[in-house]
Amino acid sequence: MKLTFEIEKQETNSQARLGKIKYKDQMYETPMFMPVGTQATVKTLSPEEVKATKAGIILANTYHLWLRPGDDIVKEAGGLHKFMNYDGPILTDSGGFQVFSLAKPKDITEEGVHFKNQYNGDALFLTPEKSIQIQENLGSDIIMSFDECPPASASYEYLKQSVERTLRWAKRGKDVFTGKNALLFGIVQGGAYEDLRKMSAEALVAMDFDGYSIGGVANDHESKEDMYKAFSYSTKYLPEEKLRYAMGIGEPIDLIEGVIRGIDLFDCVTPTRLARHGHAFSKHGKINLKNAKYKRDFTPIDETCDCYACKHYTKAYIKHLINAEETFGARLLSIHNIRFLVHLMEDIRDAIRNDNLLEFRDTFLKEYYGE
RNA sequence: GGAGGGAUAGCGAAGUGGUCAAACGCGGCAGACUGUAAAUCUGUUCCUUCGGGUUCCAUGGUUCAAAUCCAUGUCCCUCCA
Repeated sequence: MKLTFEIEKQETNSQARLGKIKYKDQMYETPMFMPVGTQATVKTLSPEEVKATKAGIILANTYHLWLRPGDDIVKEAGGLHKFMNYDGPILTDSGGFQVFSLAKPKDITEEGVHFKNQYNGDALFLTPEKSIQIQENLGSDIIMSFDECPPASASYEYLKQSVERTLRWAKRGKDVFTGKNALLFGIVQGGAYEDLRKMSAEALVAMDFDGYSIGGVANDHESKEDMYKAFSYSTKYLPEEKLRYAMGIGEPIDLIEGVIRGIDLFDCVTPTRLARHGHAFSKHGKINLKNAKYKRDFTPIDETCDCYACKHYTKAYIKHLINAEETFGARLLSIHNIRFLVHLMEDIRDAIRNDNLLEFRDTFLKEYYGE
């Protein structure tokens, strides 16, 4: 029932690894990109459409589902898989990101985090224990420890005390985790500071989690250099045989650089959010279909893309749908954008097989960013 | 035939003597978006050689000053016959 992970190959020129996740009778390859379905749905898409992009694991969110409809209701429904009709693996975020996006510094205490229910104003209190229990109620396959996700550019002093508290939270969460049907991941924090990432990673490894996440990245317009340092300084102190997951990473080049630094899993709202905002990934960079120049462009977003949107529809048509605020436009672009990132991961895996990931990166940079 | 009301930038709509090139909304054009408070948010939208120039149905007038007041005309709406 529990998902398992196995490394198949280590790339010779980088930290990149090729791996296999087994789940029920299904097999998924890593490195992998995971689409986000915060509210138990990948926005605008049916589970069949998500699967057609060849995405494997999807995300859902503890905080959002706790508030609505309530983890008790999801549990009563038979768990998230049954509730949302998705039989692939589901990873749940712990609500840690909401500590970053919703809570104010004064709301964060040693015991847990105070939130205000966005729907009815009620006072809410989320703790490390509560987060794990909610995720178990949801029936998640990969559970995240409850962490504080501080801005990447927070001061060293702040990051240090935050990392230490997040470690205490990780321990508390692990203590109540039943370990029955899911994996539990610890989350490495510490900004771009090697000593903090090291402390965080080593302490988590000592607690022996099933996998390790890298958090606190790409959340404060920090430099790419800092982001990649956070990757390197984290994976450097993590065990080879366990899954490593960079939370919230979805910019194409960041996926490649992450894999190069030994990361296996990535998730991001980018493909679906950009889709709803009218943007599409393409071989030659991101394009904005709202732009007037696509009004009479009767070619697909990408001639070589095998997704449903590219096989059947033109830029002009999708542009029309986006301009007319027809939901089908957002749906087609979500399908395309997810497929684009999933396909990028397929190419990355091929490059690892051929031991030429670094060349692949350089070629990609030229084609996508024109660098 | 009579009595009222109205005409403002691409559209809708504020403004009723100076601080008005004219609020706001829509539409248009562009930008942002990385563990989703995001189908959201931001900028821009008369012309310009950035000095300025030409606007608020039209024409004439009052005034130092008019989108705003007066006269006439044109068109639109409502009511009465």
